Amino acid sequence: MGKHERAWVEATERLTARLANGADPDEELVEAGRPDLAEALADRLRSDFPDATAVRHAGNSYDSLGDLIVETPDGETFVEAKFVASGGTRANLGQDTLTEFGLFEDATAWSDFREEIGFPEDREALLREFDGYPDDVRDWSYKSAVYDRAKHLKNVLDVSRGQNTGSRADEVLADPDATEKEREAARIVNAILDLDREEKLAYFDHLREAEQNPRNVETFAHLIVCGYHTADALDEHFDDDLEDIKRLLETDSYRLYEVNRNSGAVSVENPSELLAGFEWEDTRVEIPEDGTSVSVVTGPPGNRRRVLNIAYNWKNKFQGIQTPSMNVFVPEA
DNA sequence: GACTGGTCGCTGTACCACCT
DNA sequence: AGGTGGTACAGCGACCAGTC
Repeated sequence: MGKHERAWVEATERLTARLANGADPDEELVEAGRPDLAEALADRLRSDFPDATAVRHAGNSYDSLGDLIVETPDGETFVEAKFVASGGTRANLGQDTLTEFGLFEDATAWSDFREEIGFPEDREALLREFDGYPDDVRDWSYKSAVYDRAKHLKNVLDVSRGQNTGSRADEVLADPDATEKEREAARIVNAILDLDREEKLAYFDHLREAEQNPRNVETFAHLIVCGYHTADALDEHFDDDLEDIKRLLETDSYRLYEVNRNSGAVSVENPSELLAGFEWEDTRVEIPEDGTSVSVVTGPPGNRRRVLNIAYNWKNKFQGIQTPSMNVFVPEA
């Protein structure tokens, strides 16, 4: 997955730039990408920016907003292109972003919290309960000792691509023909998933007790919605005066273009207009009693609105194993 | 050179509201 | 009650920079 999906997306982005410039489509890009989607987006850009002088692919540099840059005599518009089947993730953030950027005062970072409650030791104990790991799993002195063993458990369970590991474990446990080895793997996987969920709920209890910094919550929401997704991009602006940031976002000319992968339909959003639609009053992070995601909400009691949902989860392998991360979603209006 | 943590853009699916 | 369309969000592998 991963790299493979990115490759066609990038080819489609590059193709869009070529087509929007009126250049001949590059055969390699046509092969690698989705020319139909590139054409739909290029057509839309040409009609939205009739006086465009050029469309550039922003490349993979993370210091630029968006994927494509439309040049007009008045300046540049940064275009974030998303080729989506449905919904869509707005951003992925590092696991400790909310505490690092001071949305909470004196709260423990997620990574530190896990250490403090002994999550790694509990997880190791569970992984050790399985007999019969292959000889090449690494020694416990390596962090990847965990990844190797988790990978092996997934192999034993025969989890298919895209399949939820937990549901596969349940399937195995419900299958009368499953071997004792498979059952053992399923039991351990489920125990780790439970442990991880407990750990997240405990962390949310901790966050709920912490004071919040409304200015930082509001700043965070503005920058994320307007395309400043990476730690570096956030860093660059975070300490500026909030009113300056709002002015920056209004003048940024950042647009989000979504191309539906099935229909080729193109829709466009101006994120700074979305933000201008909220009453920025009593802005805070709302932390549910049960659930693994938090929300940024704003507005007076009669008109509370969700600005962002932020899910705490782990990438790679399954929950609790490899790469803790936060996924950000902008709820539909 | 091996390993790690952080970050990237994106997918799959359970669930829910709505319709018949 | 069953079907369906949309959404929330849990989850994916790859890449890369930093460290030792």
